[in-house]
Amino acid sequence: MAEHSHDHAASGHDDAPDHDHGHDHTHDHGSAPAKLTRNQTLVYGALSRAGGPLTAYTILDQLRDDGFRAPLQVYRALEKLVEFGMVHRLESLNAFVACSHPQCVDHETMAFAICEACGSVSEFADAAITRQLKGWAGNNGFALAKTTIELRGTCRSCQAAV
Amino acid sequence: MAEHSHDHAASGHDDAPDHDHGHDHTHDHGSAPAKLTRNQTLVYGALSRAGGPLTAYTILDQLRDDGFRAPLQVYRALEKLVEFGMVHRLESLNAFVACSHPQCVDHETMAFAICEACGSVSEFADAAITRQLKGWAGNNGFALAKTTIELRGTCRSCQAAV
DNA sequence: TCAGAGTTGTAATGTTATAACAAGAATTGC
DNA sequence: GCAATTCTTGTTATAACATTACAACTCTGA
Ligand SMILES: [Zn+2]
Ligand SMILES: [Zn+2]
Ligand SMILES: [Zn+2]
Ligand SMILES: [Zn+2]
Repeated sequence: MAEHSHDHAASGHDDAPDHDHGHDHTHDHGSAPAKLTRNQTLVYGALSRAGGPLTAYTILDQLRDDGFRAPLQVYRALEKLVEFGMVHRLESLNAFVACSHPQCVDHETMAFAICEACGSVSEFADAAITRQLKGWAGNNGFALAKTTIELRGTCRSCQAAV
Repeated sequence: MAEHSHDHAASGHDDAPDHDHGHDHTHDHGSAPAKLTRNQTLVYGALSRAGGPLTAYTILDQLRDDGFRAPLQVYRALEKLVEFGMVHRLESLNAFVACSHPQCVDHETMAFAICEACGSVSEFADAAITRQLKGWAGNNGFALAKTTIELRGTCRSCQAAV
C-alpha cells in the first residue's frame, strides 16, 4: 500500500520544480515525453508549487503573468500531463493535482483521500482494491479502461483541530 | 458482491414508475421521507424512466411540460433524492442515476461501472473493497464521509458488437 | 525549402452549478 | 380556526467548468 501526501496547506513551496523532469520513466501511461513544452512546464510547475489540487481556472489566473490568456491553454496542457501520468484529475472536485508517487508505482488504480476541511489530498494505491476491481470487471466482461476512487472526509490534523 | 444493472439502451421504459414509493425502508442514508414532494417525484420519475444516467439539464428539458423552468428546480430535487439514497451522483459524468438496489444494501460504498460506448451503468457493492477503504481510513486517521468508485470502460455487449 | 505534424493564441460558445430573494404550501402549537 | 414556523417552490441572474472552431506559429524530417 504505497502512500504519499501532498499537504496543500503545509510545505513552503520551494520554487523551481524540476520541470524538464529527467524522465528515466519507462512505465508511463501514454508516451513519456523527452521534454515538456513551455505551457506544459508552466502548468505542471503551478500544480507542483501548489502541493494540492487546483482548478483549471485557478491555474490560468496564476499564469497570467506568464502570458496565459485563455482556459484552453491550461486544459490542453493538463490533457497532456494527465496522459503522461504526471497529473491526476480529481473528478469529485473538478480539479487537478500533481502526481505524488515516491517512485513510479502502478499508476492505473490510484485512490485519493480528500479532506473537506483543509483541501489536502493523499494519493495511495491499494493492491487488494485493484485486484478486487479487476476481478469484478473480469467476472462481468467489462473491459476496464480507467478507475476513479475518491474518498471524502476529514484528515487527521483537521480532526485534531476541533 | 451485490449487483444489478440499469441498462440505459435496453428495457422499454414502462411508464408510471412507482413514485410514492412504499418506503418501508428503515436504513436510508438521511431521513426516509414518507412521501416525496411533487418536484422530487417528477425528477425521480424521469431518472427511473431513463434507466440510466441523466444530467440535470437533460432532466430539466424532459420536465418542461410539467412546468419546470429553471435548473434549480432540478438540482434541489436531486439534492434531496441523493440524501434519501434514492439517486446517486456520478462524479466522472456530472450526471445522476436512480439507485438500482435489488433491496436496500449498505449503500455507503457503491461502485459504478460506466460503459463509454453505450452509456449503461452497473451499480455494485463489494465488501472487500469497502473493508479495504475503511482500513486505509482507520490507519491514516481519516474520517471517511463518502466514497466515490467509478469504473470506465466497455461493457460486455458493446465488446461483442465489434 | 518545403511538407507535415504538433503546438499555440484567441474568440466565441456550450455545459454544469449556485446565489439571492420573494412567494407559496405544509406543519405545529395554541 | 389562525398565527408562527419551517419547508418547498419560482425566478432571475451569475458563477464555475469545459469545448469548438479557426488561424498562426514552430519544430522536424525529407
Ligand atoms: Zn499518481
Ligand atoms: Zn484536513
Ligand atoms: Zn444505490
Ligand atoms: Zn456498452
